[in-house]
Amino acid sequence: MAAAARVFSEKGFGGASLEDVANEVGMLKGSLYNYIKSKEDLLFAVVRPDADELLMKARRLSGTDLPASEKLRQIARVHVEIIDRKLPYVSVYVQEIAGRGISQEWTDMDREYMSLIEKAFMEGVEAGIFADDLDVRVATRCFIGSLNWMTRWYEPGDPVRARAVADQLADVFLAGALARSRN
Amino acid sequence: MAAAARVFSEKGFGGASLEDVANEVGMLKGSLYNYIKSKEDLLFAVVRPDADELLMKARRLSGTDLPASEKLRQIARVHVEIIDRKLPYVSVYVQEIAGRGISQEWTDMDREYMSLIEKAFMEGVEAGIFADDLDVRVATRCFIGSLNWMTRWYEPGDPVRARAVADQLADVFLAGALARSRN
Amino acid sequence: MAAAARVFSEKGFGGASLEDVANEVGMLKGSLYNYIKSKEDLLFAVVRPDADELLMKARRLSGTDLPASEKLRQIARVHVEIIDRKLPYVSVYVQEIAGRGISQEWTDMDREYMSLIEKAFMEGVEAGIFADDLDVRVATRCFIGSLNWMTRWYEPGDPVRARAVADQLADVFLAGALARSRN
Amino acid sequence: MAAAARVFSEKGFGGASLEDVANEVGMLKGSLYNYIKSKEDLLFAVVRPDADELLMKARRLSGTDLPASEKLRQIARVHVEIIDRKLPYVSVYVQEIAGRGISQEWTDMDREYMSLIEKAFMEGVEAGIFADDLDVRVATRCFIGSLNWMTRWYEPGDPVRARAVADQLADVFLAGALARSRN
DNA sequence: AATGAATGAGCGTTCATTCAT
DNA sequence: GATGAATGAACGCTCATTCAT
Repeated sequence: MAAAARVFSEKGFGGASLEDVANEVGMLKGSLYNYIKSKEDLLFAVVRPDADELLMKARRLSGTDLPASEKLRQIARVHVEIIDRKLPYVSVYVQEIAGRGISQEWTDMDREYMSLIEKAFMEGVEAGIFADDLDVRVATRCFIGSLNWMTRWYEPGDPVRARAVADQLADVFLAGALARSRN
Repeated sequence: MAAAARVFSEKGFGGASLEDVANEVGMLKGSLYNYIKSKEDLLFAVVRPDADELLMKARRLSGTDLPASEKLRQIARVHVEIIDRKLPYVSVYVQEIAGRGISQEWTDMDREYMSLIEKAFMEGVEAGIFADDLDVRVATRCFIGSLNWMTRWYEPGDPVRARAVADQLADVFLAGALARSRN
Repeated sequence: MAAAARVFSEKGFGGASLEDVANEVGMLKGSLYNYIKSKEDLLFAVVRPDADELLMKARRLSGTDLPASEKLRQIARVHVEIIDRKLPYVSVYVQEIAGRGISQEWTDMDREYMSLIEKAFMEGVEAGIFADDLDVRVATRCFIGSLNWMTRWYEPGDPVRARAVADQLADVFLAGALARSRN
Repeated sequence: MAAAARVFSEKGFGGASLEDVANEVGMLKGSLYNYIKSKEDLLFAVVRPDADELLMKARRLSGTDLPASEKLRQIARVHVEIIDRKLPYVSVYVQEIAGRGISQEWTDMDREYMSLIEKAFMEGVEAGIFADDLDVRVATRCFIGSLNWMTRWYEPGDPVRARAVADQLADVFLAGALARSRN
């Protein structure tokens, strides 16, 4: 599983051969079929647990009565924390599955995750703590894009930094770059 | 070229065969070799002009003495405008080249574009118009991630909307979601 | 085509590899795909023309107003003549397709051929020239079985002998082994 | 054994995997090797007992002083009876072994069975009860072909019908289809 | 006697690439 | 400039067989 995640994230799902995966674990490609039913199967098996975990945590946060800004911050933390811990897995998800209409099931997961974030943005607007001319759809997609893009630059293995990055990301989306006139 | 962009963006570079491309343009795959030297060649040819254009426009804007916030807004506009006009090409770039270390040349382009944006953020901080605790590296990468992620959700063909989306994106990154206390 | 017929008839369709076929014609197995779409495709292409020919000739004979015994004799001649001329092709048909429910189309062909022969037997019974206690279904199937079994013992390449064998086969089915009391 | 017969007769020897066989009997393919030495071994084991039985019974009948026509009738009965009782086994024999030169041993069995029948035909001719222009070789092969072809159409499990079919088959080969002028 | 895991060879198929015409 | 045919390597997958447990 970990080998597959590594190989898929390096070469892409299409570009990686099962022989590559098998070599990583020191067996022949045919032997993999004692564990998987097909290459696609392996892809889904690699990617599903963390996708499930993230969605579940986001659901839980969404159900909370935290203020919108706090919800978004926490979601960012959770998301980055998974990236930090399981980067190859998440990379594979982002590159091979997210936003591609692979199957109804995956499309539904994608959409639900997005709509949880969108709801947080909307709650913020409705509560008056977010600007009322905020374009919620665009903000949501940029928020997610920023998180997913981390798979292309974040260097994992440092939970403290993960937390810091998540907070900075949240700061940008909440307060923006401009200096606040505090008076 | 356009055919290749379409095919590569739909099926991915690895997943598309030269026969697919040839079919799109009504010839046999062998005949493509009258125009290209290799499949990889074709990939670069598809992607280069718009990458060049975007980089050049960003360079020009960066050299301006516009305020940092305006530079970022304009870069966003230019970037989104190209996405709107050439989505398949940009998609291929984002999925197959950006942030993968394909070659020194492409890595350099990537890096330069990123550093132009990072410079704008830094100028803003130095000029005091951006918050002085802004994490410039993170902000830059999120900015770019948000733009690149648009290739996964933006529906092209509407320059007016492209402009609007770019502005909303810039608004988020500049002012954030929180309502400003205007006084 | 001829190479495939030879190889399939020697090793069986399942036991033969496309590499075997390719070797017979001096190319690599991949090159076969310039001519066929799949291995199954090749099987059908090998087998169809003669199957069609035999069915058409049988239809024509069936439509005639020859006496039943003559119809059967002529069908036997036509059938054996094709075996003599195209043994490998017919062998493949008999071993891989006949009576196996490969597809509706082939099942229909099989059934039609059989029913043409059955009809001849029935005509003979109705006309009173065949014994009225003849079991038409069994006779038909034995007739066809005898012809198809020839693919396992007949040595082709001698049209004169083919004709003789067909006549002897017809004699057996018409007059049987017993000596007629000629009076 | 029965499982193997079923599987081989359904999918063919080449098309069936040992895993198919193992599944039928509720174990894993590896475990089969506690009972067999190889896949081919299994094939022979499946097929041998009934082949032996049929040959032995045919030998015994051949040694009798029954008239030729009665010998043939009895052989047909025995043959069809085995088909009725053990269709999958016989199917495998007919499709995978009969008339293919698998090994000397099997070829010998085939040949002996055929020559027993041929001898009966010859006896009939010599005794003057069969037509003296009967082509014994062809008649023999058609007789066997008719019997073997039954594996493709006969529906087993009804000994009474088996007996009837055998008799009808014998009637065809002895008396033919033509109505006898009884006088 | 059975399991689960591994092997190694082979197969059907795809595809980038070449090249004579 | 295009075609059609060929190549050679790779790939996903299957399977008979082996073997330690």
